[in-house]
Amino acid sequence: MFHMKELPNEEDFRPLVPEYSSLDTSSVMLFYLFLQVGSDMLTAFETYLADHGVSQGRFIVLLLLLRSQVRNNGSGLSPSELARQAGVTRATMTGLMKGLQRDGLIERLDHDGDRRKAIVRLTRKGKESLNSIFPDYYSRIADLMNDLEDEEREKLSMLLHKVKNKMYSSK
Amino acid sequence: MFHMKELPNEEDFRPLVPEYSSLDTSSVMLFYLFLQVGSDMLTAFETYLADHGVSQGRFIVLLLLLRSQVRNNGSGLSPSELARQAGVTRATMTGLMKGLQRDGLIERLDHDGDRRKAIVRLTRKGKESLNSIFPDYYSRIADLMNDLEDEEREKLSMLLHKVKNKMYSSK
DNA sequence: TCCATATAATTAGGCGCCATAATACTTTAT
DNA sequence: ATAAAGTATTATGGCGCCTAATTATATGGA
Repeated sequence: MFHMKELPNEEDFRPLVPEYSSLDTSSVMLFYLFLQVGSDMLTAFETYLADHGVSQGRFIVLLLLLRSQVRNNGSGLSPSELARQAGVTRATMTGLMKGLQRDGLIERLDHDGDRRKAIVRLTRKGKESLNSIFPDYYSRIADLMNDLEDEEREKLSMLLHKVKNKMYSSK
Repeated sequence: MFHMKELPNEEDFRPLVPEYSSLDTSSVMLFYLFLQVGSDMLTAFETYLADHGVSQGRFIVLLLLLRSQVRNNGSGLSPSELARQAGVTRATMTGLMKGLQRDGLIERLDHDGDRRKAIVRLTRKGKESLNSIFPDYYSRIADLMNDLEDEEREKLSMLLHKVKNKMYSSK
């Protein structure tokens, strides 16, 4: 998590410019601004989710399960696939699921054809939990973006994709 | 930390739209895209920093100390002030400093006029550590933003500020 | 002058997230 | 039939963050 109450300004970088030829002040300021806004957004929503009894990690698992169930009529996902989609190791996913299962938000079934696998699904309680979160969650997001015109949203989306593509190509 | 390998698309939201009147698909997609790019950026730089032996949290402390020393000629900051600027509790800052001091990157002095306070400063080793990180760090950031024209950077900065302002005003 | 209050720093204890390594089991491919 | 690959779990540990309690110091009135 990135946090820095007051971002550095042009002057803060001035003494460093002669020292570091790779330092491009406008890039760095944009970078920090980006991280700051992203982090603050994340923190705000983490807090909101915590009030509803779920962490970010758990919430993402619930979202992935909901999507899977909406997409292909309730088939569910394996822990392995969940781990892949959530970008964590399987061991980490085991831990997340333990908590979700303890709280009754998900259920685990045996996979029919492959006995190595499990199938994870939202329980009724899990769906209800999402149902209780969503209205306000969506409304907060809508509020957040409310000041952006349609074309500004498209522009922002385009710029974000540009940075995203750069990231994946250069690593 | 937010992670979701494949972001939801328009279709994933379609079944939810009738159910949630507050759901504005374009807002939510933008929101997720934002968080995804921000998180991936953060993760990439966290990994880079870890290779240099510092965590994000520690790096920020080092940055804050450097800035303070450049700004007012080496006076240093109190742990309390560092905590405020870094947006963590004092207890958390104590922990961060314990590690930084163990590794010899910072030093703690007694405050002259107020014996409750300490003064934290970068050591030579701490400065050297930043020196070893910066060239490549700055160059990565410059690379990342390299595909953006000057006016695109300004536009992005403006849009980020718009979201940022919205965040602070509505909470 | 002394007390209440505020501030500074730390410690103790805990939670969440995440990782690696080791283990056990099942499936698959040759 | 056996080796290789995949699935899931446990054990262990690190990091960052929190709250609550403790200790020390400073300060502003009554």
